[in-house]
Amino acid sequence: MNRNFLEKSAAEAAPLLLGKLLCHRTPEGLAAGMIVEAEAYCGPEDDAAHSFGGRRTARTEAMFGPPGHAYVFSIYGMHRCFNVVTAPEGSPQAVLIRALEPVEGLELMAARRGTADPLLLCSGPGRLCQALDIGLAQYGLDLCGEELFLAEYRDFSPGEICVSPRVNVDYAVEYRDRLWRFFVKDSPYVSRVPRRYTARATLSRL
DNA sequence: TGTCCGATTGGT
DNA sequence: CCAATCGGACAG
Repeated sequence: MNRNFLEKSAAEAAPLLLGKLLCHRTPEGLAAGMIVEAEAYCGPEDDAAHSFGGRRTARTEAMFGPPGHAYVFSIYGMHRCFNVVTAPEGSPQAVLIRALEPVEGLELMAARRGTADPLLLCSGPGRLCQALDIGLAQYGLDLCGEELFLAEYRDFSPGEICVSPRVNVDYAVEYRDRLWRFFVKDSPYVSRVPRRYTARATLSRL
C-alpha cells in the first residue's frame, strides 16, 4: 500500500489507520485484522512518547527513519507493542496499534493466544502482537513489504470515529490529557471502553 | 555494572 | 487490586 498518508503527524495519521488491515505472513500462515483502535505518540514535545526530548537510542531508532516502518518494543518483560512510524524522516513519531478486529487466520491466532474467544484475540496492544506473532524480529520492517504490511480494507466516516485520552500514560505531565486515542465507535473489539472523556472525533482538533 | 521501571495482561 | 518478568535508560 501507498505510504503517503503516513507522511504526516502521528495525530493526523492515527485516525486514518482505522479500517486498514494489519497483516503478518509467517511460515504458519497469514493472520490479519482490521485496526479499530490506535494512539498517536507525537515526538520530542510529547512527554508520553519514547522519543520525548529527541531521545535517540537503539530502541527508538526506527522512529527517526522514514514513515511506514515498524517500531516494536517490549514492555513488562513479557509483552510486545507494535507501532506504525509516521511523519517525515527525522521526525520521531509513531502510532501505537491497540486493537484489531480479527479478519484472517482466526485459528492460528487462537492457537497463539490460547483462547478462541474472538474478543480476546487482538483487543489490546500485547494481545494483537501475540496473535499475529509480531516481535522484535519484526523491528524496523517496511510495512509496504511482503511480510508485515498494511492493506486497504474499510473506510470510516468522522462520525464513526471516537477519541479519548491515551491509556496508561499518567506518567506524562504536559500531554497526558491529549485526545490522541482514536477508536471505532461501538466496536466490541476496542481494548477497553473509556469511562470519561468519550467524545466524537472532531478533526478540527488535530 | 547496578538500579529502577514500564504505551500490559491475567488472575484475586 | 496486584504480581509477573526483563530489556532499556540512565546514574555512577
